[in-house]
Amino acid sequence: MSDRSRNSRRSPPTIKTLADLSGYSIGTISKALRGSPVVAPATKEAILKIAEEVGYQANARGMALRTGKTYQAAVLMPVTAVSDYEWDGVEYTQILSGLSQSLEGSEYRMSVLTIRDAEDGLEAARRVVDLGLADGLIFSGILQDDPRINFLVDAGFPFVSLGRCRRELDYAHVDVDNEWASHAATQRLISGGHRRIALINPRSELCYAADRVDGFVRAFEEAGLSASIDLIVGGDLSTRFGRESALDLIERNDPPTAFVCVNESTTLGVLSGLRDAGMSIGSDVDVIAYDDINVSAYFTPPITTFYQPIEVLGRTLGQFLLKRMAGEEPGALKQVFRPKLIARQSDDLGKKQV
Amino acid sequence: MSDRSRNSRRSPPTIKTLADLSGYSIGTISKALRGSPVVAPATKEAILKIAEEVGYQANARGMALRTGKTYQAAVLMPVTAVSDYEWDGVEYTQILSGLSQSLEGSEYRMSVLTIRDAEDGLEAARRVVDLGLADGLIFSGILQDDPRINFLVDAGFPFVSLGRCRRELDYAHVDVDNEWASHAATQRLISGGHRRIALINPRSELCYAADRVDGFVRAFEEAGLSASIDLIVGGDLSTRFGRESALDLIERNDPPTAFVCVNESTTLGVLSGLRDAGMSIGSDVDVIAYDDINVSAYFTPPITTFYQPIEVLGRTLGQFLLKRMAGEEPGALKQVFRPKLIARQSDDLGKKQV
DNA sequence: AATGTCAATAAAAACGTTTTTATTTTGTTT
DNA sequence: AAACAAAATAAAAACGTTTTTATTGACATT
Repeated sequence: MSDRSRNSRRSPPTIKTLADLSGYSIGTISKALRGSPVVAPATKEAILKIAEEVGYQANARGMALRTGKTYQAAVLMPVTAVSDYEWDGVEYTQILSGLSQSLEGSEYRMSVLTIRDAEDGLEAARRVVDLGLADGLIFSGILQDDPRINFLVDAGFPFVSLGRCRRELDYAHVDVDNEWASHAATQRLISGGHRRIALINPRSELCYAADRVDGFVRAFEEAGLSASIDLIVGGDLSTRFGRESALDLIERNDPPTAFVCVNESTTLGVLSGLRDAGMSIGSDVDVIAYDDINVSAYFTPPITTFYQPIEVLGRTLGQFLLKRMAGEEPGALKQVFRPKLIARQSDDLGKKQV
Repeated sequence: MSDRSRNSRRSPPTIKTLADLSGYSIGTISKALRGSPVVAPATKEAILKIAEEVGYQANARGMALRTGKTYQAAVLMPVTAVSDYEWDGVEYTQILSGLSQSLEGSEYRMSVLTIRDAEDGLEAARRVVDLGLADGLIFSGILQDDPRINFLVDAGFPFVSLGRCRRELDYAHVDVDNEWASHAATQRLISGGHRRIALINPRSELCYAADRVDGFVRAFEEAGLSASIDLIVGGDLSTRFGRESALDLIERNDPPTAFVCVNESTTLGVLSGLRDAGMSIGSDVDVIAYDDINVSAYFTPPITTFYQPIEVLGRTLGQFLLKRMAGEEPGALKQVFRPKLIARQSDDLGKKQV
């Protein structure tokens, strides 16, 4: 009974091993393991027992070749186009974390492809589909007319986007209600007496940039005022951009008295700029930011934010993707989250509000 | 000549397709594509031409099954153990970004496994090795005696760690010279007249926590002073931890007059705490932080930091891993980076220093 | 002219599955 | 008791590669 006599000690057990051990054929083993109803209950039980004993784990490569599936969910992660390693507040870690939570129980693993922009993302998506690199796709940074969504809908490939495009297409997505949040923030400032409000926005191709503009304008319209659209700026989401925008805006003829920022990194920049311009936030200027990682509480001064934990979005993305990969139609796989207002001392509007 | 006459239009070309088209056998095709020297130059050329024409791309699953390789590099990404979605400043996005840059030209892709801690990471590492989920592994958050390193060295599995353990083992790694940076920061503050210096550290099991303590103590010793080791605190890297530590320390009998922080998120918390305690940073207290994503410049006040772009670490990790996966010994694959001092107004020590 | 060597290629086997098709066994019906 | 159906399992084929082994033909050697 040498070490390699029965089945070699070194290499992990395969279906073949189980067949030898149990006396059943490999086909029957496979069916038993997959829980096929054609195999007799007693047989299935015996096979599962042996599999358990020898610690059998299906070989992913064998399965992949046979089924054509990869058991991988791919994520397109934008590598920050911002130079000099500036913080741009895009917390992909949280997305990945939430996603992996949803994938945990399943047989799917997570692979990450880095992309530079949506166009580059289209390339990546094509590779994923053509080469079968993954069974499903997750991505964000959706444009108003997004090439990836167009391509994937057309190809019938399972995906869930973080964000919506403006075309009337049926696809699974998760999003933040940016129009609503922008409206709410702007309204807050308007009812606090502000008339000249700046909107620090992402690049205008991004769909949610437009959503925020919509909400911003609507708030003015509802108050019977004309919106300060000349104070809308768009750019990368870096702290530097926030700072430079603030410094620029404050120099203008009819400068803003309040700011609505897109996220925490730009907010930090705006605060830095206002401070250096000698403004005191909260008296001279109000800032309302969208909050990503709950850090605004520690700014100087603490900032009123609309808070939406990204991890929750990530979890939902994962749940939806699993369903899509299981063949479910996108119809019901759509969810838009409303961030929660967290009022802090950066504005004094709380008491005047409902 | 129907649509599916020659080779079905729909499914991508395989080696078989090329064999039919070229008249050579599939074995020869395979060798030609891999650049084997046994195939005649003219033959190889002809085959490559056809492959190019039909847009042949090797099927990863077929290769994987046959070779046992996955062409995947796995990354163990810690999912923040910090509750309530606090920022902990662990910029894994940057690591992934740098890593993917290095992997770009290669045939390797990147897969991400989330883990809760080093022990959980050991589980993941076992899965990767036993199930052949990847051909190489990257991870960080190294403990003084790290179970993952022990296991992988023993298993002879290719990996590169971000950080070093304290055991004398031969393994590829990339690290920041934390002892040096901590020493330099502490020395700066000492020569600025500070004697009671706080050290905001990560959890003490982490190896680099010990490194920082070492450098901290050495700076005091070299100045002939006794180190303020009672002012060393360790915890998660959240902003909240920084804030609470600062508030706690400042209340003590013999409070610190300066802070050395582990990263930007804790620094932000320390600043927040000090502000609320009524201290003015730069006059009452100095803060020196290690900088991860270059955001300290925008704090109130701007903070002096030791700056090391994480993306560069990620790139190096990738380069080393490729070499390890190609069979290279770990001997030469070790690099320790010294972060760069960026003096800002949070301390007034610049002029007194060399 | 028979033999051996080498280069080039073909053929076959293998990787570990799943799925389709074939075979055996058992039980039921007439 | 023969014929058939159903259930259970076995056998074979297939997925797309790489690698090992076999075959062919050309050429050099004796």
